[in-house]
Amino acid sequence: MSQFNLKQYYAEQDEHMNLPEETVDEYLKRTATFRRSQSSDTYASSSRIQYGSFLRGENAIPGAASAPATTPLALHKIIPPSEDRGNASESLEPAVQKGSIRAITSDQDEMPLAPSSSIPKQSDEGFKTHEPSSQSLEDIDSFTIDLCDAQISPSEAKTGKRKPVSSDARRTAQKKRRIDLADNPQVPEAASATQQSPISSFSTSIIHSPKKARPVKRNEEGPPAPRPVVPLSLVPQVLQKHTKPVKMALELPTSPIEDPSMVIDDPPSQSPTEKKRLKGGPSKLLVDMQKRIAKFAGQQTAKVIKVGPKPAIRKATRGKSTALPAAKSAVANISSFPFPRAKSPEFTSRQNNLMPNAKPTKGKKPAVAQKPAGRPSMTGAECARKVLADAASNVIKIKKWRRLEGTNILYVGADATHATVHTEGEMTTIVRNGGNLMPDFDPDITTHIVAAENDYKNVLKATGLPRLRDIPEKIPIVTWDWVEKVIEADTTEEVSKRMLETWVYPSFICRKPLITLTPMASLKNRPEFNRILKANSTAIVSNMARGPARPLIGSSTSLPVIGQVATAATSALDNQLPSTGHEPGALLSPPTSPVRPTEIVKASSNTEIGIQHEANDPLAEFYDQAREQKEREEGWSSSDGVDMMEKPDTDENDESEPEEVHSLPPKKRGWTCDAKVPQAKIQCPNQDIIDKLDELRKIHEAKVGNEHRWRVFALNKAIRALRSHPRRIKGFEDANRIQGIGEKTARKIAEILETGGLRRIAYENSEDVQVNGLFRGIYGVGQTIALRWYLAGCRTLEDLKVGKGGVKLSAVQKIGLQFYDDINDRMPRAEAKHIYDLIKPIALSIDSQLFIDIMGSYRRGKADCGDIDILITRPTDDGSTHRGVLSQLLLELHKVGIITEDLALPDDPDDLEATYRGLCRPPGVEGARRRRIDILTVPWTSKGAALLYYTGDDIFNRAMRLKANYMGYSLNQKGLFANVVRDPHDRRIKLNNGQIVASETEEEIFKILGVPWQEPHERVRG
DNA sequence: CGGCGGTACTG
DNA sequence: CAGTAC
DNA sequence: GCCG
Repeated sequence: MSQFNLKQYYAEQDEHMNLPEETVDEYLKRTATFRRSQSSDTYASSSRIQYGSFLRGENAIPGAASAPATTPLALHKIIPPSEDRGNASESLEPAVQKGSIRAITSDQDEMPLAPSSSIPKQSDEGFKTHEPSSQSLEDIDSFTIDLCDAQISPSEAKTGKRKPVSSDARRTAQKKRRIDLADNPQVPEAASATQQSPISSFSTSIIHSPKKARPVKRNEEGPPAPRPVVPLSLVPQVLQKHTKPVKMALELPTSPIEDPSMVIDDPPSQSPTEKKRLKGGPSKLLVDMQKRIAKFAGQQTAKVIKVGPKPAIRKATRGKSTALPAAKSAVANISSFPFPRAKSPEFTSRQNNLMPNAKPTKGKKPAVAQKPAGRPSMTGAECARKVLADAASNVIKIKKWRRLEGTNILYVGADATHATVHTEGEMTTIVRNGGNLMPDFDPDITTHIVAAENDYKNVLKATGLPRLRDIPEKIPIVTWDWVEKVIEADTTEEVSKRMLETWVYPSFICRKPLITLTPMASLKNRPEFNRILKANSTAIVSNMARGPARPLIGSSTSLPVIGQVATAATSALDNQLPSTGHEPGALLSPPTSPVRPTEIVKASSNTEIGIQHEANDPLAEFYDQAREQKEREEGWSSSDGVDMMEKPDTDENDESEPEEVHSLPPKKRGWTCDAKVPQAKIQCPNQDIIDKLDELRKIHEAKVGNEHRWRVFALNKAIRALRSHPRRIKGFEDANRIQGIGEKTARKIAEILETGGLRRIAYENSEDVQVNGLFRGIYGVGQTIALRWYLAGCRTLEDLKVGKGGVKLSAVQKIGLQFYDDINDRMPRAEAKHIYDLIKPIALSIDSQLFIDIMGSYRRGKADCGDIDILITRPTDDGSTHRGVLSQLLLELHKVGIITEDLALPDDPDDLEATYRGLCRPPGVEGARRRRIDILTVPWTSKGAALLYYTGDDIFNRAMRLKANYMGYSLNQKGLFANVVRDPHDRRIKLNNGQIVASETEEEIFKILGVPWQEPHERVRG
């Protein structure tokens, strides 16, 4: 692919970016010293949760100083916090790091805010030079455009209106807006509002910080008495951190939000009605409930039957916009899932000798053949054929000493679709040394795969397999270094030895230890190999004994595996058809779907050692894809922080790597490092890159608009990929090779590598980003609202409270603001249990037949829970249902003070299926914090599906759904359905809901899907 | 070039 | 219908 | 912004 040239890249950018006056050369010089010496922790990323602590002034906002210290824009805003920092680290260290929003307002006059002046100006200039054809221009512009839109009219920025517009039209619209802006450079609201912003508001909000301490007492009836403001620094640090709520009685009020002197609880500043609503409490609920009950009273009978029609109607009216995409994507996945290890008979039958008869027929493997035909240049396979043909026709001369004789090498070039000269060169080298090139992958014949380090992407492309794991372990995947070592050897002994040392040059570190165990059959009959093998085997074995066995590939699923082997599980898959007796696949799987259950069985059983993993975990097939999908979501659900899993720490000792193997992170990938928040960071060799990308991600995250949304999506994916990349990325090519990292991101990575930073991050004013993140921490506030408030001049939570700039909060947002920290923090498991134990008897007292259970992360056994999910249903065998129970329960819970605020009431509380969201706390515990609680009811018939669904985890759910889809079912929180008929024109559209097959119990669903039963705590895949 | 999950509640 | 949460 |  294209070489990366930083200077050129900058030059391009300069045309469009209104960068500080500095030439590229100057910039490069300036950043030259920057390099990697810039420790990554300076740029530690901040999650949204941390804004809370930022508010508290507890810790610096990591990432606040996203700009390199040299960037004029951001830097001079940063003022080291002084006395108000409750942190133990009183030293002034990284002033930049400690920078905070607070400082921003102090300097407003000379530091115009992004939207008010600098950006509009920039975009104005951008417009003059704007050419739609310039990709990079578009990138840069998009940073500013949305902001401009929003400034002019936030409502105009609504994405929905733009969506249908063609991109050309959109550009025109953008231009127009920019013209408007240029003509009329008004940003009145924001500017003036900003000016009004008193400096003090920042410091106040920092000084009083939630969670630092709590009101001495919260009186439920009537407003609490005002409390004195206590500077944060006076609050003992100990109390600030791991204080359990129950023990908090004596803590001081510090939260500006919870501080009674603040607006929300402050009687004078709020209208009585408003206040009443905020206080929540039974009266309001009662009114609401009664209203709703009344509203639905007459419809209940009709409602019961609504099951199918409701969604259908929605879909019909909404058209494609909502409901559809998911279904389609599932379908797409099915049809594009390459059939594992499909064979081309031609290759299977061929012997593993040279094949100078060249030009095998076009019989590509299905997966490869599926790719769009008619590529201009040579594919890897074609290139291989050409080289083979050249060898056959003596264009390439084969050396006398064929050091690679006996090997069948699948060479994977950097680009599977366009073989480069380089590729051809190396292929030629292989052939010249007597190696046999495999144009196509055949698991039975191929002895080696040569691929660049971690070039996951192309290896999968070349093999046509869905996952690395599908490549039999007996086939080592090595880097080119291996080939070189072998062909450089100058004795037969040496050749043989090096030939076996494939583990020294692994392309994928995770496969390494297993590789040499089963030397390629084709080599076994060469005596020298046997000799050496014997000599080596002890070493290998002992080596392996010292090191923990690694999971095969990517999938980090080494959780306790539940019985059953492939055959059993998959036969279940074959035989346990729904009780309806239909064969769902026949009806449902798209005609294009190459995957049938039986084929899966065959596929996995014809590998010798491999797949063992899968054998034990029938869902293994689906995890990777499920994970993929999850990544997509991360773009939306703003970083929930690391969902640390308390999982079996499988690797106790790691000191065992042989030294030749490049110094690699001894850990297996992923989770181990995620588990411990404090020390985790430094593990990843590319952490600095990740941090930078993460900053960029946050910038995008803070902006409104679809483009940003998808960039966030992509960046998330890239970051994830990077995180599990075991080695240091060396450059553009290196990066671009990784699945999920494309041209653009690779360029950015290259820039980071070369300069230590990203100009874009430095350039973007981060204030809006910071504030945006802060605001989005409020329950009920998303990007749009956050931006709107920002543009109204709000910068702190306190600004919001006083309604600065005329902002108005919805009832839910007020609650979200009031309990900012409570809602954002997780609770200890014990607290969830405590609350649940209070609720359960109350529910049972309403109806002793109720089934009630707690789901979510609690049910999975996590040590801390973000919220409490309670499921309620009731068996119907006695002719009665749980109808009405929810209303009653809620009233009751309000009455006893467990539920304190409502966030969302069910549409129809007496529907058998209803959802309630609110806040709760253990009553009578002083200083107890509010916790998020969701209570949902489902019809008895959906119990299993609901449990399954709401227990998760995400990845596990997706895997289940995926498998269900493969089998022709459809699984959702309501049940497992068969015979779903889809619109032939648009398979996303379900024409009916199918027949419910199972859902009363989880076991049932597991069974039908052929998944061995797993306890909730075993369903942790993330 | 089109896709990127699907749904319910709020205002 | 847009915005948000799960 | 990446992928098929």
